[in-house]
Amino acid sequence: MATGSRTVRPRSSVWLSERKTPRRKGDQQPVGLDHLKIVAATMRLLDAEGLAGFSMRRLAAELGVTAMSVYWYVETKDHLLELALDAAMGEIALPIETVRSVEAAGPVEGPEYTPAEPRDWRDQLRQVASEYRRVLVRHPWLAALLGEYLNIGPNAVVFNHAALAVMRNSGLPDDRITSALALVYQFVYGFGTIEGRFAARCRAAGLTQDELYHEMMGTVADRIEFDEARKVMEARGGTTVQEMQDRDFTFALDLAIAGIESLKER
Amino acid sequence: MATGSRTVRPRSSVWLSERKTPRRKGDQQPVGLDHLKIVAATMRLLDAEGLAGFSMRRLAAELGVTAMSVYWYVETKDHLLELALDAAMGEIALPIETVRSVEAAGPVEGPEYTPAEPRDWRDQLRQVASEYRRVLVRHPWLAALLGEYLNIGPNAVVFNHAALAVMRNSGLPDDRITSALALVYQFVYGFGTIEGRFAARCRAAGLTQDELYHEMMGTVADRIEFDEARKVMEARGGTTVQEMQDRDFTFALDLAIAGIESLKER
DNA sequence: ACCTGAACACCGTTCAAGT
DNA sequence: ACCTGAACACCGTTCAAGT
Repeated sequence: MATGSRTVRPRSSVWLSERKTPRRKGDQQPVGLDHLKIVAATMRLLDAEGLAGFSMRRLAAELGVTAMSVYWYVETKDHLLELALDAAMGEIALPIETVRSVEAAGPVEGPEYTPAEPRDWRDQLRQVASEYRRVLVRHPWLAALLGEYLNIGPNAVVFNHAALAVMRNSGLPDDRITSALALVYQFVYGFGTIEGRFAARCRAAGLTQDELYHEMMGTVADRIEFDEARKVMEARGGTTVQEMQDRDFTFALDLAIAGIESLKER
Repeated sequence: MATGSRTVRPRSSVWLSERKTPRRKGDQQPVGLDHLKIVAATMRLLDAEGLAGFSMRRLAAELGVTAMSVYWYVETKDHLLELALDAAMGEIALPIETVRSVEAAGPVEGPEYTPAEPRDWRDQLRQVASEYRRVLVRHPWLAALLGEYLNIGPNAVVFNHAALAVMRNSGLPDDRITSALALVYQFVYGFGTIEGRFAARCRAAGLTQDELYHEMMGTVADRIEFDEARKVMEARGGTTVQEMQDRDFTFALDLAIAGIESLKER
């Protein structure tokens, strides 16, 4: 109230604005940069230093170039991060039959397909969910960007389409589909987020997951309120952190699937 | 690789370090600031301007004080945000019997209790979940902070304890509890996150939720791949955005509960 | 067409100094 | 005990200029 208020930046999406660099005419690459190289370096830097450690100036240094060069290819930092976001979404391997109809509408770059193609909707759901989880963990910055931007890039569109296609095979009535999608993918999002953050924390501290886990349990163990919580933590079984996480993830998905199965005949 | 790499800041939690200001001796407030006032102003600013618009300098201006004064009460910006995070967690109203055992261990400031006290675990779960959702939407910055910090403040501890207490009444075996908790609360987290972001976007643009929704559908409607998606979007019913969101949320919770009910007798 | 350098308006935080 | 001012090392981005 006191000082002049700053309006929240409008932040139009990359996907809703003109490409900044017009498509190259011939094959002759000029010398230095290009879109692909910039996005790749961005992702490498994000993986290594995290979102907070990323800056346009750091990126330029990484590319061996002056701070402002990148701006010839990319309008703003936000747009660049949106490109990285969609590139990460492209790493999610999808069952091929779920993306065919989309691909027919135009070529899509990026997504990998798994060799084994499950037919049952439950297995397809498990595949898409665990692929999404895998990518969230591999790129711990992805979750924050998903919360920040619209996520309407080409790869995101393919992903959403695939998720929808799988859920439509569940037998759930149409008016329940969005709910079921929300339950499953918001769960995976949250789960992958904290799993990825924990993994990043371990890398930063130079500890294994199990080491950091026990250390955290130690600093917190003297709090009386955690007695009951610890009982449950211990009951969940698994000797390593990774095993516990896998069990939790798998069974949570089973719960969701069981819920869908039990409510689909109404 | 090129330039000297910056290590990721260690970032110790507020809750794991000494209080910066020793407790006041008598009643005589000095003149200016104090912890409560600072955190309250922080939350007000975060609500109004968003996380990206918040800075220590803005906060100081809001408090009518120089930029560095706040640092006498708070170690870093991170610590301050952690305090705001836990204060927000304290706004989640919990069924009173779920927090009694925690309160016995020591006084807890903040949490409100609802007058109606549901006995059935499903209703308790619905209450805790929708309260969590409500707070996430009211404070759109909360989700980002939950992803950033450890969330082990006193109010967070009470919340986790309550969530656990409710789930233990579900009849699920102990080794499934953490999974079920993850499914439900990660879902609510994700759902509340995007709902809150959408609401904030509306406020920033000066539009109602329905206006912005239709505008977004418009800019995106010309994409061929969205045909199938739109069919499902329309099927979910509800005339307003709020109704659609409420329906989606309610039924997704029903799915989770049905899954728990159906898997608890194994 | 592509890249640079200087400059602007911001950050979080340190540190010596005031009262 | 509390608050200030100047300073440091950073940001994202603009803009005029180079080739």
